Amino acid sequence: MNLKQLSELLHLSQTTVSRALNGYPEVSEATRKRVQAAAQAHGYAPNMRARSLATGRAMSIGHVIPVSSKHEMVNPVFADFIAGAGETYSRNGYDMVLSVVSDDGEEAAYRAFKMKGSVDGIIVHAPRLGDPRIHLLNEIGLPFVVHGRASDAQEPYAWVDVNNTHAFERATRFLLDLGHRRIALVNGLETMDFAIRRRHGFEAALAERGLSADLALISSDEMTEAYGHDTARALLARPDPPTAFLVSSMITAIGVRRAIEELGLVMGRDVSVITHDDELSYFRNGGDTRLYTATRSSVREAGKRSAEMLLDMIHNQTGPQELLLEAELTLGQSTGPTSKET
Amino acid sequence: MNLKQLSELLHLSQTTVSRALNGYPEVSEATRKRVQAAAQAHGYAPNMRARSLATGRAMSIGHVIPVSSKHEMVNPVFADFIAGAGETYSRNGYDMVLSVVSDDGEEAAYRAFKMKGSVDGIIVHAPRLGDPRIHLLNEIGLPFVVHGRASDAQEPYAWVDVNNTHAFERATRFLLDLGHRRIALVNGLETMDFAIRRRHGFEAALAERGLSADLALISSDEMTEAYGHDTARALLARPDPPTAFLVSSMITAIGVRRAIEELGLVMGRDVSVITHDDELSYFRNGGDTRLYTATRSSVREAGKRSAEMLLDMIHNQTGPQELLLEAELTLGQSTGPTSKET
DNA sequence: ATGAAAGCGCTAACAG
DNA sequence: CTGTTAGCGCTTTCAT
Repeated sequence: MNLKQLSELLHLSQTTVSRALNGYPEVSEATRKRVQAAAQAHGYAPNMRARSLATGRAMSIGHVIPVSSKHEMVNPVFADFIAGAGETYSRNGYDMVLSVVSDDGEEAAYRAFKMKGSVDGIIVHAPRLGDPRIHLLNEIGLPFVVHGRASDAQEPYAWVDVNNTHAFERATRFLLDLGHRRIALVNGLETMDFAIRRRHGFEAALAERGLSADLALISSDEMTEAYGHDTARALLARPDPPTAFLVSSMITAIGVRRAIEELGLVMGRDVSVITHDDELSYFRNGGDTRLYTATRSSVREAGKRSAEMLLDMIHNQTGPQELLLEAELTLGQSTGPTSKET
Repeated sequence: MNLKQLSELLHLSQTTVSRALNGYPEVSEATRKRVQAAAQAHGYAPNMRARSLATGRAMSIGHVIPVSSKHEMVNPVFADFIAGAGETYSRNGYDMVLSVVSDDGEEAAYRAFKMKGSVDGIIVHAPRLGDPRIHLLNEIGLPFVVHGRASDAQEPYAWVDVNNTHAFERATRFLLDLGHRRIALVNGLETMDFAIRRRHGFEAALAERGLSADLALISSDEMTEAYGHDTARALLARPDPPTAFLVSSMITAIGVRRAIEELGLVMGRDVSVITHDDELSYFRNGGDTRLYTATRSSVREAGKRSAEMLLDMIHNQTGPQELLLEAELTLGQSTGPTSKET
């Protein structure tokens, strides 16, 4: 059923039917009711392709997902973000278009989005330091929101980010309060913006107490499980091993934990592990192991807010906005009730 | 830059330019070269909306992601599937459209896809027993491929599935070979088709040895971590606790493992855990703990094959096809090199 | 308050 | 080989 058929059925012009359905004021309430009823009855819905062509609005938002062999971008974090954003899109009648491309095809993917006219805006994921994409998108002229930040960007851009600095500062402070003095930071690749911020937070908390970070205890790499395992093994073999690990990713923390187990050490007694990106209490243990979570719900919230910001930019032609969200943390004893620190 | 402008620039008709770009044979190689060069130079790409409207092909595939408060459909498995499918789409010039909807909005989402004309086909996720969606989609008349099966479906439909029965049969056999006799099956909700198949595989392996499943050791629920933890705690508190757990989900297995730790038991000595949906050796331990993985790469492969099948159906008007993939398993000692059993 | 007609950018008969 | 002419289904002036 299309507009023409519907209008013939009603003995009205396409124009009137269109206006009635789209809430234009100049149509009489009587006909509007009649039209709406008929549309409902016949299951009519406007063809989005045609509407897009006529209006110039694509009614969809693009996400580019780079997926390489080494770098596992398609991770749980991303899934949560998508869930948050997706709901916002649905509610506003937008579609979400995913473009999964290999590393090198990323720029082409953004350009394609523009040229093909298939999206009204774009969400940029996992910004790096000096990320070329923000310049690219400004040049392309498609509204976009970055999930995260590129600290050294030369031009203004819209972003939504979780306060990584603060989150890691608090986590470190928490470990210090427990008496830990040798804390290892198992960080993500420091080409990623968030990793740098996390390190800053870590260092800031130490500095606060007059301590300085032991470089030997700081590592940074692609956040795989093997990386966590090997790093922890190496650190625990030192004459002065760390008594606590602050780990940037859930997956990596699993590796750290495996290493600890392999050495016959007891989590929470011999060594503590705190991780980010984790709501599922993956690391809850017996004893006094502490847990720390910057929750998946935070990521989902970020997705929602990013989507809202982008739609706002598109609808109101507003300039770049910025939004810093505080991570929802949980710090405390795992055996007892956990304390929400917000 | 659009077709008209480009054609005027070249002093050719839109038709010729279109034909040249789309590889129609009736255009001379000379003009084709000229056109392609110009298109390249001016960064011309056809507007997909217009093309879709003209051809009737949307050049995109829809995925409906139901996301409820209780049921965490947006899981790692899904992310891997998307990665596999997405690459296939990209390579064929298709877009992937995600529709994130709340539980009850699922049917409406499928109908909307059809009516809005925004997709050429649909991938159906997480089929349940007696899933109403396969009938719905047949009625709607949009090509679709189901990832998984709905065993009791009354009508033919296309599907791609991993051989869950066989996978769990092998895993169970493996545990039996190790001498285990009291094996717990911590299964997913048995409204889900795959969960039923897994149980069948489990039971078949037991039957093979003249054993029958102890109903007290079989559980089935939403695959959360808490479910795994609570179930394991309860089972291990029995006078005759299981010596091994076969767990349907990575997340749930984390809970099982936590329970084991809480009781001061040693993984691999006192009790073994084997899980599905896991490639990251989450459960690799010291000692002789066994590990079993139906890998994430299998899921990704399923995504790829589903996409290929769907595109084939769309292009060649072929009827429903069926494809059963064997899961890539890894069974063995975790300390030594793991043996790939394929 | 309603309708006629033009046009969004492209493809696809149908001519030559 | 190339061009002319209709649409695809919808929105949007411009009339009435």
